[in-house]
Amino acid sequence: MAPRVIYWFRTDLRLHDSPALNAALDLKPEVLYPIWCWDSHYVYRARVGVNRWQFLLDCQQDVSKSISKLNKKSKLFVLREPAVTLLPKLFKAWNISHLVFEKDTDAYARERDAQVMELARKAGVEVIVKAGRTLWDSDELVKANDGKPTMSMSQVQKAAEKLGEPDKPVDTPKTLPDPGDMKLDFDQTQPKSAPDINEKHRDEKEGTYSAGIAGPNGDFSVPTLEELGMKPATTQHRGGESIALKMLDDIIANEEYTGTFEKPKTSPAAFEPQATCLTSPYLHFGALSVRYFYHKVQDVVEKRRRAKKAVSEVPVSLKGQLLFRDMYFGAQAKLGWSFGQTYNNSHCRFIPWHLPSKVDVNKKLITGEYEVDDEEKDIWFQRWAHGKTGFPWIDAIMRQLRQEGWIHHLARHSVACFLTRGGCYISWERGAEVFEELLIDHEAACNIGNWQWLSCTAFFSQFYRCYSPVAFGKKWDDNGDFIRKFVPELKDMPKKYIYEPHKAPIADQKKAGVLIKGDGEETERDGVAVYPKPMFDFNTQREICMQGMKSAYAVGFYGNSKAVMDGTWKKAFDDSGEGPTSGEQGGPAGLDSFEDADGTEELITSPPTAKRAGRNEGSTGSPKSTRGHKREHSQSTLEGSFKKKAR
DNA sequence: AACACCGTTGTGCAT
DNA sequence: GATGCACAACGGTGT
Repeated sequence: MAPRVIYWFRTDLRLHDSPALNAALDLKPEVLYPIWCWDSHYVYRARVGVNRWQFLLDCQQDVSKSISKLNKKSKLFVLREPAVTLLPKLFKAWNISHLVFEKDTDAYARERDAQVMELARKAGVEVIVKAGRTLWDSDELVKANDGKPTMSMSQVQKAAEKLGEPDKPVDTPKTLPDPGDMKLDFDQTQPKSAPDINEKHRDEKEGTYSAGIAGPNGDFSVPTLEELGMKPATTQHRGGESIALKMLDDIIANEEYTGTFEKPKTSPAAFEPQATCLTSPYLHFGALSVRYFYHKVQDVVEKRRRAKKAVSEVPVSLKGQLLFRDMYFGAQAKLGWSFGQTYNNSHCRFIPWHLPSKVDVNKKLITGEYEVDDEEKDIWFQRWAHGKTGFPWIDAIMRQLRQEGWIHHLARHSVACFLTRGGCYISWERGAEVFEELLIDHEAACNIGNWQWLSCTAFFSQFYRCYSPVAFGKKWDDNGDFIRKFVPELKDMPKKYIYEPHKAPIADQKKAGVLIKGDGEETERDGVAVYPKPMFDFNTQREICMQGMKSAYAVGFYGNSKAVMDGTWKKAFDDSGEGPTSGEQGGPAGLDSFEDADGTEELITSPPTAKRAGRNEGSTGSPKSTRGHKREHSQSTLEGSFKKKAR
């Protein structure tokens, strides 16, 4: 019998350089079904804001069109049911012989795919999996690194040396087989919708499952944001393989840019156009092949080398950027779920951050909620997340993130340092969650890795190198054009005060049409714009954080240290120091025994779920002020702690 | 074993 | 404006 193949698209929404798709075609199938299984984890459990949804739908639409160009009977058939329940029914209904997909090493995807592979085995369906999401198969990279997670660039380079150059791109298919008939002689299994972590993004009820497996028109079309019950996207960035390939052509055509790219020399304040090439969201959804990108870049670099022209080198070069991506994938591939949290993470330093994750000690996983050890810190967190800290550079970045879904890498550094070790002393896990929700290029491995990097809990440790929310921005954008764009209430503030508007005399404030007062709740008074005062004195907080980091490093716990695992870590920290260091409950080893509210099991076991303990659920609302707060679980004040430490 | 050197992307001041 | 240094000092790697 000629093979009857399901090609399962996931984060590989492209036709070019797809080893997995080509492997499916190499089977010379009688029929090939290009399908997408509508995943409830992505709809309800992962943090996905409107902008990344839009980007995904763009990518799906585009690849569907490209498939139809090769065979007008075919397209991307979107089936509205999760893979684990749907695929076994399809195997039968469509008389499938082979299932083919691209390898995914994300912790969640590994569990899902293991279940799918077991179900395929039981159904007598052969499974073919090909790596194509990274330069090297992440498991092979780990193996070449003595079986250890790749935690530094030098380790990646050494391991890569053993593996040789990444595979050359494979050809784009010129034809595609017909799909078979789309018989659905079975019922849809509707996934559990609660808890719905993305509820705050919805105007209407989520409705992608309610119209049945084939959707409202019965044609397996790509869903819309309206069907998801979501407001329109606010980003101008659009997804799809077609755009990605054109972008890459433009990058490569500029040989000097490609050959001499140095990341630290690109400006985080540049917009329209931004200073870096913005290929990351396309890499995330697989609309752009990373290996194709790599070899295109290397061709240019080699050509320039032969011509004795200047070229940049790893790690600052474009190749270096792609190597970092593989590094984070390698770390995640080895560490699994624990990579995404402090608790039980063998390679993440333990710091007694504020707003630590709650932990289910039985599953050894964070629950998705966090402990509010100090009400003031939760307010700081909300103000940070909504761009109302009173530090214009930080607020401009956070507003660009919320509006456009993409910010420059150094901008990410600046706000991440500010939230964690260089300002608020709040857990990197809180920041990672906000980025997960808002970034169109959110890649779990890279996001988690970079948050650990910036918080000096893994990959990087020089915590005394601290970004200033004033000086760092000024270095790139003395006039504050970036602030004027994204914090428009400050657009007429004199250059002298644009990074520190609270220092502007009232007369200058009035002239600029903005009053600097309050805590971010008030945005206007008597027709005049209001911008908040800084939520703390930066130099004071910086010093508190430095001392906190120094003592936490001296204690030397990691996420899997016994004292962290059993909650006794508090004994090792001074109650007068920074962070939640007293009380019986709370903290990353808060020993929160977590159970599903209704006691039912998820289809996929134990992804960190969607509940959150924070007071401010709204993504667009303004943070609420709580005056006269008190520290709930700690006995000392910030000021007291600072004074004591400073002696 | 002890030590030097390096690490994608700090700040603030002096020269 | 460019460059160099102190700041106070991290872990990994290599000699």
